[in-house]
Amino acid sequence: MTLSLDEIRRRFRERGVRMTPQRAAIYGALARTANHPTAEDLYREVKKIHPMISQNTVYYTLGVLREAGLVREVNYWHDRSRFDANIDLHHHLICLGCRKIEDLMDATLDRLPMRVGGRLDFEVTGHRVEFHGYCAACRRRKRPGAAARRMGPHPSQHLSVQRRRKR
Amino acid sequence: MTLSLDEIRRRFRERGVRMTPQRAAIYGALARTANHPTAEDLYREVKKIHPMISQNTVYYTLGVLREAGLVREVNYWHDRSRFDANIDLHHHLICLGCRKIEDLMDATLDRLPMRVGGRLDFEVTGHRVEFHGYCAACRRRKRPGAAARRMGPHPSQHLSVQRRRKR
DNA sequence: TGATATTTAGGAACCATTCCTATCGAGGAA
DNA sequence: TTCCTCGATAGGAATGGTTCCTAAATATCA
Repeated sequence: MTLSLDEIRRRFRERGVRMTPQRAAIYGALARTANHPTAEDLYREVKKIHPMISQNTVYYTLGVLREAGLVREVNYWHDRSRFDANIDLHHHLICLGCRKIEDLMDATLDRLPMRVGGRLDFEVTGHRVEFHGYCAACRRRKRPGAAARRMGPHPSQHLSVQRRRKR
Repeated sequence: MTLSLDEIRRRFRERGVRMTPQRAAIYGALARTANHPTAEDLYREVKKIHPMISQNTVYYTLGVLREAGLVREVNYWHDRSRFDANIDLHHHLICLGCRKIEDLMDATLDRLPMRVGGRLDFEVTGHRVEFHGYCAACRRRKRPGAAARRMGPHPSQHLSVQRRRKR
């Protein structure tokens, strides 16, 4: 979903976040994609508009937005952090083939804490559900065996063209 | 649960894992604790018996045991990996106060994939459920302000990454 | 027992993220 | 509008868990 600059300004002000061109670009890029980009993905995307921006600024900004509740950070295993401008309660389907992260809305999953929390001497304030498996595209494709666990390079979507482990 | 050397040898053989004193010590130490130790925790523990062991060996061994299915690796946000000799299907309660990870056995949670997998064009091969909140000890104690604040206003929606402790 | 493939230990490398700091600029005050 | 001030930015260095490389040691099997 593409946000207007005014909408971004409004949300920032609402949460007491100072507005800068870099921040608007970072948050705008994040809100524009359905993927769950990494900090580096966002860095590369924003660099098209702000060639001098530093990775540091991206990290710092994402931290600020996270603390302000405008952004969710999604950590998946050993992979680097991924970010999400969708702050509504939802869960994730994680493809072991292409490592795509799809959103999953499910009211039943949202209600899990009440059942579990009442049963144990543990006060539940939040929870996270992840399903691992193979997305539609990867199901059609040949099943990658150990590759999934190794987390090798993967064909990525729109925002990201990434290489980890470049040896 | 303390395992005899023979029991360890049996399990290793069963899974085709070569037996060495270092490996037995690592796996034994992991099976002996209900905590979910990091590689470094295990390194320090095993060093008492094998003073010359290297961190590398611990990492390598944990990798071998993981691939063999004798050990589960539990990645919690950006924290370092934690390991678990309990390979039965179970989930985790993560205390935001003391960072302790408790095991949670729950047949209902185990059955989640069938419902979700049937509903979507996504083949579920595994899943993970984490509950975040406060353990018994931390509930009695004063609610840890700093940690909670670091988590932001809505822990259930955007649990912050806990960075490693300072030097 | 000997052959050989695996494992070990040590050190170097990797790399996402954080830290440090001089300069810049957003936004409130006047 | 103009100034001021404090937070933001950019660049570079540092951090630290993890992985890679390699020679030497050793478990396993014929």
